[in-house]
Amino acid sequence: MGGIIQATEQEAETGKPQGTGTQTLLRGLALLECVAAGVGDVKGIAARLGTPRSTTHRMLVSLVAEGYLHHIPYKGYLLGPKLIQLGMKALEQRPLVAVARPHIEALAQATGDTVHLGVEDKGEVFYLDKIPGTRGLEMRSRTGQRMPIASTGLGKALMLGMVPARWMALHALLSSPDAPADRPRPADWPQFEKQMNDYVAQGWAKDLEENELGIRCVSAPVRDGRNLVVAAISVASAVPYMPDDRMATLGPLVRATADAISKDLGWIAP
Amino acid sequence: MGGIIQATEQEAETGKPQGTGTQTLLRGLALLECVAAGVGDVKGIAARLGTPRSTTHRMLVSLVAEGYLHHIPYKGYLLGPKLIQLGMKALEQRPLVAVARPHIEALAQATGDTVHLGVEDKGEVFYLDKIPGTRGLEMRSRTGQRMPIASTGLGKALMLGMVPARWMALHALLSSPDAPADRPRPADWPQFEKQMNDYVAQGWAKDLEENELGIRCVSAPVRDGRNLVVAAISVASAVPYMPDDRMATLGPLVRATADAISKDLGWIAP
DNA sequence: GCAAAATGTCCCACTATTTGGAAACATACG
DNA sequence: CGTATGTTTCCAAATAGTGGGACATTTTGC
Repeated sequence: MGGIIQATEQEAETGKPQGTGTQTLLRGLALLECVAAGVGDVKGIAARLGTPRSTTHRMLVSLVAEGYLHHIPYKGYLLGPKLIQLGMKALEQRPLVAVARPHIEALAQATGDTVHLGVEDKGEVFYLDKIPGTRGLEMRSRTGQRMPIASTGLGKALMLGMVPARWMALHALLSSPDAPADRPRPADWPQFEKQMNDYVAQGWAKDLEENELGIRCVSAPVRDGRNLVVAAISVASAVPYMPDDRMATLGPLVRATADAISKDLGWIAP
Repeated sequence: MGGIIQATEQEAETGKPQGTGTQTLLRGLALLECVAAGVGDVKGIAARLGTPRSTTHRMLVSLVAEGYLHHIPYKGYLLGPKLIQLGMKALEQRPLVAVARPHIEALAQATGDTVHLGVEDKGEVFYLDKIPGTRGLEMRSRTGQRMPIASTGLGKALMLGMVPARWMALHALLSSPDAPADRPRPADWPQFEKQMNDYVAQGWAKDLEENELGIRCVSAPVRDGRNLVVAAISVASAVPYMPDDRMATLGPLVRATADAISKDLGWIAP
């Protein structure tokens, strides 16, 4: 074997500096994500993971045996039922979802619009729950999805609990050149900061088509017993349903709902 | 009786006879299920998996780093956001057709009749798949075709998962004057409602030439991980092959097949 | 407040576990 | 009917994982 061995070639892409000590497990998880991304053929998976066919196949068999993957012989691999099961369980386990449910359901009914519940996770907004609106219009958002913080209503509500120093960093993320063009351009920093300060003062935030054209929303932060912002809720709808005066009316209502959830989490109003 | 086979002495418990060759991966997955079961403390997990603290902790760190677990220091571990993400992805990624195929093929072979798979789409039944019967008679139905919900076997199975309020609307569609005359007249509402309630009670539905003269069928709903009706299957044949007593026999069989598909979709029997 | 009990974190020599090349066989596709 | 891709098994080599232990940190019970 006189070849030059390209020992580790996986430090470039996603940046995984952690050389932890559970290679097989990590590879298996990467495999799951690979299938989640739509790569369902052995060859593609092997190529993407950088593992030989033999090794790849061994993991595939194990994952199928455990129900994490679904196998259609000579066709490909798909995410399996066990993942659906665990996903549902994960939602239940999070006390936040269970606690917030009745409140956001009431809010959805009162407003007729789509209501979201989300938390911050790794610098993004993570959608934990969604109650569809009754106006028949469809929203692209989905439970389990991720979105930028600084452009979404939920995200800005989360930012109300952060120090202004982080505002700038999060805002910069969206202004950077690698931000995809399919999203409306964010306001420039001075204006953005001014808006944020207004939101802090009133205790709720707005999203004026900054994440998706045609969609406006009103949001407010949820706090826990330590008075830290742990989540946010938002009411979203199409622009025609969200004129300025309605947003002004909705604001306090959304905030009241968020506060009610907060109280259920042990928060005490100052 | 001679020949008491004590094949393997440890496949009694969880039933994992396969000692495959991916120990670390399997352990990690077992760990996830352990947390899913509500065991969130290191000691408990280690005890349950039979791994030393050191090893357990190493896996926990990796799983947390990858987002499969959520960690609250000195409090415990919960299923993480990645699992929510993958679970949702699994739900949408699953092509019903592929999952249902083997089951409906088996059903077609067992009955000798035409088997259909369909979903609701825009207020109609949309045929996703069809296995032709072996009796030589041709059925007009085709994959990709649309039919009214309230007059087809598939449709009525789909209706088993709807609130009765929608039954009336769907029934009304067929009774309206603009319903073409090439279709048999539907039963009047009180009778229709009574039938539907019977179908709900037994878990499967019938179509007595209501969609096409001379064709009868037996159908049952397919549910997903959230216990929502996402599809339906039906066994259809010409009247001479479908006397009342055979339909009564077929009902439970069709329902069992539908349930088997449901389980593959993550559904758990109540 | 303090001490006991758990948990989080790191180290390292040993070896069981995983690796991956290869080759045979099955199935799909054109 | 041939080629490409997927499925399965084998096995020697060595890498990757193991688990015991020590120590820092935090919670909990008293």
